[in-house]
Order: sequence, then C-alpha cells, then structure tokens
Amino acid sequence: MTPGKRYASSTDVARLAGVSQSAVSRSFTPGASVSAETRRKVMAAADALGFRPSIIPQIMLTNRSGLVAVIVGGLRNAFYGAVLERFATRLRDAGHQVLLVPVESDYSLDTVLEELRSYRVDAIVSGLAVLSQEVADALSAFRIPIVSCNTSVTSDWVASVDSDNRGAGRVAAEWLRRCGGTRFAYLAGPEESPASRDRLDGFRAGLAALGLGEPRVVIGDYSYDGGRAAAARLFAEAPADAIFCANDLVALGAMDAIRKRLGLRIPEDVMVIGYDDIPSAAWDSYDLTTFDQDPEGLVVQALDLVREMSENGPARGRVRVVEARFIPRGSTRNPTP
Amino acid sequence: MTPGKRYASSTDVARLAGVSQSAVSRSFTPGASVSAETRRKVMAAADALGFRPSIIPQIMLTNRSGLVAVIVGGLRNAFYGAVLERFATRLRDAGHQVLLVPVESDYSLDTVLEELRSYRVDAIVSGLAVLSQEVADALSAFRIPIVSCNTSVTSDWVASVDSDNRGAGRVAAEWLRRCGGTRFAYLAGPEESPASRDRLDGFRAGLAALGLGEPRVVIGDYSYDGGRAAAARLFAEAPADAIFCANDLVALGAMDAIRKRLGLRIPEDVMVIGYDDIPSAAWDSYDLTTFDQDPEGLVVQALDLVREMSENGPARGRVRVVEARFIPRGSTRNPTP
DNA sequence: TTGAAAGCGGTACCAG
DNA sequence: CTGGTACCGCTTTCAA
Repeated sequence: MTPGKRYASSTDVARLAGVSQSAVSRSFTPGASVSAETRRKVMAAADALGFRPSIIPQIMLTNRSGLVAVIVGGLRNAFYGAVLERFATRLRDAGHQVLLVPVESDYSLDTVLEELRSYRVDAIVSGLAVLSQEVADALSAFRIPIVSCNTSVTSDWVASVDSDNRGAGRVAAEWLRRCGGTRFAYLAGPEESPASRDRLDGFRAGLAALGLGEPRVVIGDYSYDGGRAAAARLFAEAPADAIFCANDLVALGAMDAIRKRLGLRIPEDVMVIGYDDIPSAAWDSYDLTTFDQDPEGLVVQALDLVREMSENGPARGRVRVVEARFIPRGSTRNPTP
Repeated sequence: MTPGKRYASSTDVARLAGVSQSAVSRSFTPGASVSAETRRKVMAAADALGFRPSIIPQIMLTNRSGLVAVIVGGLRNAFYGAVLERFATRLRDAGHQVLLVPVESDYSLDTVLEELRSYRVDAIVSGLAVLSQEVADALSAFRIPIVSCNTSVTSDWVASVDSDNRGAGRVAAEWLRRCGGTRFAYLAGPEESPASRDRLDGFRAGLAALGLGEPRVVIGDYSYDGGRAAAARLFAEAPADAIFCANDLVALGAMDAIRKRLGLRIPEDVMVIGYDDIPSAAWDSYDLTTFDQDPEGLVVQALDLVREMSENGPARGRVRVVEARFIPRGSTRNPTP
C-alpha cells in the first residue's frame, strides 16, 4: 500500500499562527485557558490548513480508543439488521465508533479478537452466541468487556443479554392450546443454538403443564428455505396443526410450504407462531403471530452491561433477560373461551 | 472512565525476557533478523504477559489506520444488509477494519466526516447516494477516497458505482409490453433518489421506443408500507396492469395491496416488476419478477475504485456501471411470441 | 496565559 | 544479530 498522506499537524498550525504547539492543543480543548485572541489566530490557521486534531495520540496515552466492536454472524435475517442498526446508532450517540466484524462461527472469535485487541477496542458486543465455557474463558482472558446476545455461558469479562426464550415458549404452547391445537410441533434452529433450545424447553414445559405430550421436533437452520423444508419433512411423516418456529424466517417458509405445497389453510387447518417480529411477519400475505424480541431493550441492556463492566471491571455471571412481547395475529385462530 | 494500564507494552516484555525493546519489536516483525533463541525468549515473555503489539503507534507513523468507513442509511431493506455484509467481509479479508457509520441523510455527512478524519480512516464507502454537487465537493475537500453507490454526482475524490438503472428500466418496459401490458405505471422511491429517477427514465425511454405513452407515476418511499399505499393511490385514480416498482419492498407492498385489498389477481389482472432481488422476492407467496443488482459486482467495483484512488490519488468523474440481471418470475405473464 | 518538554508504544535506522 | 535512539502528534505537567 501507499505511504499514506500527510495531514496537517498541530505544529504546522502553530507555525502558521505564530504561536506554540501547546496553544493549538489548548484551543481545541474545551475549557482550557487560552486568550480569545490566541484562539482566533489558531482557528484561522487551522481552517486554512484543514486541520483537525488526530485522535490517535490520545489513544496511545489513555489506552481508550473509543472503538466498540460489534460482531455479527450473517445479516440475511432482517432482525439482525435492525439490532445492528440500533447498536450502531446508540454507540455513536454515546460518542463511540463502531467496528463491524462479520464472523462465521464463534470458533473464529479468538483469532478476530487478537486483531481487535491491537486496535485497543474498548468493548465487544456480539450478536453471535458464545457456545462453550472454554470459548467464554478464552475470551475472558483478554480482559475486555464482552457482551453477547442469547448466550447462557458467561465468564469474568463475558456477560449476556437474553430474550426470555423459555417464557415465550410457554406462552406459545398455551396460546396454541387455547386456540384448539392438538398436534404440536417445533421447527428448530441449528442444533447448537442456545436460543432455539431455550424456546423449545419453554414450549415443552408449557405443553407438559397442560398435561400434553412431547411436541414433534424438526431441526432446521433459521432460514426461509430451511423452514419450508422442515415443514415438508414434518408433514411427510404425519400432519400437525400447531407449530411453533424457532424464528420468523422459518415460520414464513413453513407457511408457504403448508399453503402452496400442501394445499392446507392457515389458520383453519394449521396454526403457526414465529419469533422476532421481523417486518415481513406483519405483511398481509403472512400476518404471522409472533414474539417481539424488543430489540430496543436488548440493545439498551447490552450497552448498560458494557458501561458497567468498563467502569467496575469484571462481573462474573452477569445476565440480563429482556421480556418478549407476544403479538397474536392471523396465523393463529381466536382462543376459545 | 478508568484509564487503567490494561495492556502490557513491548518494554514490559523486553524487561521480562532480558532483551532490548527493539528485539521484541523484531520478534513480531515477519522477516526481521532475530536469532531463534531471542525470539523464543521474547515469545515466552509475551505469552506470560498477554502481549500483542498495538497498532496505534504504527498509525501515527504511517498515517494509515487500516480503517475503512462504510456508511449506511437504514438496514430495513435486506438488500443493504447483503451489500454491507459483503463489504465488511471483503474489507476484512483485505486486511482492513470496518467502521460502521449509520446516517440519516447525506446532509449529516460532513459532520460525520470530521470524526472519521480524526480517526485517519483510509477510505469511505457510502451506500447512501450523494445528492448534490455541493456536498460532493465538500466531501472531496477532505482528500480521502470516497466511493458512493448509485450517485450520479462525482468530484475529485468522490467516485461512484451505479447499477445499470436506465438499462433495467428499458428492459422492464419491453417485458411488460411483450407480456400484454397496456396501462403502465411506475411506483417511485423518494423524489430525490437518483436510482429511482434513473429507473424511471429508462422505463419512459423504453415505452417511448415502443410507441407507447407516458407511464403514470406515484411517488413513494422505498418501503413495503409505501408500496401498499402507492398502489392504493394508483388504483383509486384508475387501474393499471403493468407496474414497475423502484425496488422490491415497494413491489411486495403493491402486490399485497393489489391482491388482498383490491381483490385482483397477479399476474392475470396486474403484472408487477421490482428491483434488487431481495430474498423475499423469491418466496412462494410473491414469486416476483425483478432485477438482480449483482451486489457482489457492486462491492468488487467499489473496492477496486477505493484501491485505485488510494494508489493514484484523485480521479475526477470516475463511475463504474454494474449490469443488472433480469429475473423473470411469476408476477409477470409469459411473453406472447 | 503562555511556551518548553516529557511521554505514550511502537518502527526504522544507526553503529557495534 | 543486537541495543540505543530518533520520531510520529497529541495532552499534560511545569516554569515563566
């Protein structure tokens, strides 16, 4: 790569303004003691040279870069887009810069972390779940505040913000039952996803509490195509009439398979519930009953954890749970009283 | 905030290893001349201290931060998510870090740019169109390579990568005509969007070339709700049977309005064409005829422009055009021979 | 209020 | 191959 262009430095400005370099620095420091006349001269020279103080030397002095890394694992799902945008906006409003880090799995995390460390990032927020205690401990060794979403594993420097996945699973079971469901099924996400597992756990618990048996479970991959395929597999074996899906994309794929391929009606023949409340869920063609994960709350809690750890240091086992709001729509029937 | 000496320095490592600080630096520089023994001692000490060279002093020396800012204006549209993810992945593969900057309009751009400059970002990629020559010139004054998408305005340091919007508009006109369309309409994006305007220009030109009159135009906002509302307004005035939409979200909203609210059939009564080929366009419920903007090509061209400007400096008026691939699906009828 | 000088943590060049 | 030293650009003492 090319040498790198030279920027005007405070020394250049000082020379042009006929003052000391310190005076220039002070002119750009709010509340520093500079005479109005000196500041005027400095600002004039700065404008002429297009000078703006570099933040790099500051980082060297303070070890605080103002950089917060946000790790995402695929933006295909509109829900992650929404969350990412909120993170970015709020972090910038709080005076931070956002380093976007796309990764494929949590195993590449420690490699990536090495880089982030060399940039002296102040904290890391991960939309990707940390899967094992080993990884969590490895991350913790970097002594940087890390907040992960929908992870049950924590460590000294690794905290978590979870949606109330279990609670939502129970609500789904109860609602489907009240609306007349009899043959229950769960279309899961990837096997290793803690969120998908927790939603299933809650669904199971809810059914059990109602004296109902185990739901049938089909493993999928959090995608539309996966949902379509999972629904096909489900019905190839035996029909179901009350399906809870690991997320909205899966639910939408399942709905299309059920209506277009199997020729069944929703909600008359089959009821479907999703998770996330992505924009498409509300579209006329789907009108999907789902859970609003409260991305705003998720982001607020995550950033609050970051702040807390930055100020007070490590905090083993910190987990915040954000309520999921149930949104009944037309993909489920009305409850019978 | 606590500054805290969180990081071990090369001096710390040198002391522990009983060598000079220079030796530590060399041990971490590929191809530097260090004896195996010295390197071993250094690495042992570095491991013990959790040392990793900071990149900050390097930035000071070279004026190259490795940071590339990516500006996005809303991730609601899945297309932007796909583009952003590609940018991020490719930039990281090329050894850069990605600074994510969400902005509302191009007018906030120069404020944001001040910050980016203090971080010594190497280049800026913007998914947001630059709207006026004034803004382009203001941006150019920062003397940082800037590549913007779907912008017709360029300047010394501002280049652009455009989808072939006009060409696609013509293709849409021809296809709708060949499939028996008679009453043409365009559901536009925001009035100031160059991409939306170019697509309309091409659509108009295509119709004119076929000896057909002006399409009716309804202004919208690139969203699903906007598309639904626009379709309602269009039909409230008079029916249409061949509708080209500024993007897929608008098209999907229009389709739902046409089918669910107006009770018309697609494609028998009304044909619809979109733009972007977002995932939802291929879903069974829509099966939308559209144009693939070739996000991969867009990203490759944009990054190539960045590289070119970084190496050769300003390049007034550089514009790259990426072909859009037409994808006929079920929202248009079959062409009559 | 002002200027001189130290120091942050690396890289690169020097002499040995 | 090795250690000493200058240097990047800023903030922050310290003395004047």
